[in-house]
Amino acid sequence: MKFTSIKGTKDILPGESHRWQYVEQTIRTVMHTFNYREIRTPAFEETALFARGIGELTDIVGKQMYTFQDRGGTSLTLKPEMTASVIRAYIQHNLGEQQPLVKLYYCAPMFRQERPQAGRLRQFHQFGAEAIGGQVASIDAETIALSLEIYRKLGIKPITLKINSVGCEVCRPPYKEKFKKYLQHVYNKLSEESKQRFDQNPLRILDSKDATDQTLTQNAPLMKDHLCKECDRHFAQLQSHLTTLQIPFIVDGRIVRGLDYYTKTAYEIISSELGSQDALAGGGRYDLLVEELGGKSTPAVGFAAGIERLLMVMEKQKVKTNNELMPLLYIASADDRGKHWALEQAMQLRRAGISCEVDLLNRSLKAQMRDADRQKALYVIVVGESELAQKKISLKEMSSGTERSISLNDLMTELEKIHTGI
RNA sequence: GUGUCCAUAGUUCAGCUGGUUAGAACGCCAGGUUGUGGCCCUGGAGGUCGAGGGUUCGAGUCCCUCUGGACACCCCA
Repeated sequence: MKFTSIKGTKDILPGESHRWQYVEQTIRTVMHTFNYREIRTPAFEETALFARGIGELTDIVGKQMYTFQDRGGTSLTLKPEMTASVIRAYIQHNLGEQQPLVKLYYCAPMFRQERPQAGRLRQFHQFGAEAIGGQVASIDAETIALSLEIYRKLGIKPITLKINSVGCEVCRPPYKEKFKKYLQHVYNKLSEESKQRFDQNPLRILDSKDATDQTLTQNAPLMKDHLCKECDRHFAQLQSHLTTLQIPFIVDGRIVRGLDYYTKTAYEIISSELGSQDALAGGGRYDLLVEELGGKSTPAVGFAAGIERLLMVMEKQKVKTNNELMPLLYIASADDRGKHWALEQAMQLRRAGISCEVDLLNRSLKAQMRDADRQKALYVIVVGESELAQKKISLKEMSSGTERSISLNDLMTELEKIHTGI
């Protein structure tokens, strides 16, 4: 094969694209009911935007982004996440000047340059929401409710919400020291990976998959128990809001975010149906990012969720989605006159919003019938000299095989009647 | 970046320790029914066995390299 889709990318073929449409439509509907408005940003940005937003020294920026130089020598990067782009647009267009709280959502492809694995492709799709301009915990609760509502509406069931607070620039640094001190005396027993983490991102040791690491950190101090007054109050309020909204949650002090700009709320939505990549959605508060990217200090909170993983769960749970739209009518033709008529009639029907198909391969009637069956057309008519002469056709319902004779002139109104009945 | 497994018709797969012309099912095309789908019957098309190199009288089968895929690690947006 000469050309194939490149590593880690996938074609979404007709057999499954309707599922995507269904999911996207549901996302848009729910986002609208929460009064989030869509934002679309370019597929790529200046590399520096993500480097600044995510952190220059992280692995993500160092080796996991799709980065390239354009002809002018500028370093560009295909967006690995939306938050940085959304905030960039928020600052660039002064959206905060128009209203104090800006609620935005998106649903778009993202890119990462990594070895693909289950639920993690190089081009993947995420939806998400960002609420920029408020520090009140009810906004955090709203974004959580929003993401859960989308899953509820889609009908996927056993999912777990885990929440945590990662503190702020006041309480996190001293906690971090305390945590490192705690681990210092067991340093040698840590896994090789965790020894690495100890210097780079020690808190990550908390969600290590290594069994020994897990035992070693069993009684380690957790951020949620060392929050400053403000963060502690915020976290308590969040929990109270979730309870009010009757949203079950688990406080999990081991949830860690990889990026420094996160503050206070951090949460994950997990599905046990997935493999090693089991997070359906993740989010949290990032009160420092807007300022970090050059705007004025503005609190914000949001989440991002993977669509591929969502579809995997729906597939596993055999969740019912919409059916693919099929043609209402297949016009089979018995001879040349019939073919001419079919082409012309199809055009009129299509203008009237009725989906129909005609024989475009000059095939035998039997082949046309087989095709109508395969295309899952609801109705079939066969047109030839005699029908046109008598101005009568028989309208055949494919599912039952029953036919009824109608006047040619009534075809359009008859089909419209059926069409509105579906 | 690391590790494990995998690669044969359109699809899912079979092909025993190397041995003639590489098979099946489903799908596709046509006919049985000269104007009616599904079920059935008959026939047909479709493969440089992922690519390149090596061992051998002989390689789909053994060895090496590469490419691609799956899963996991690292990382996690």
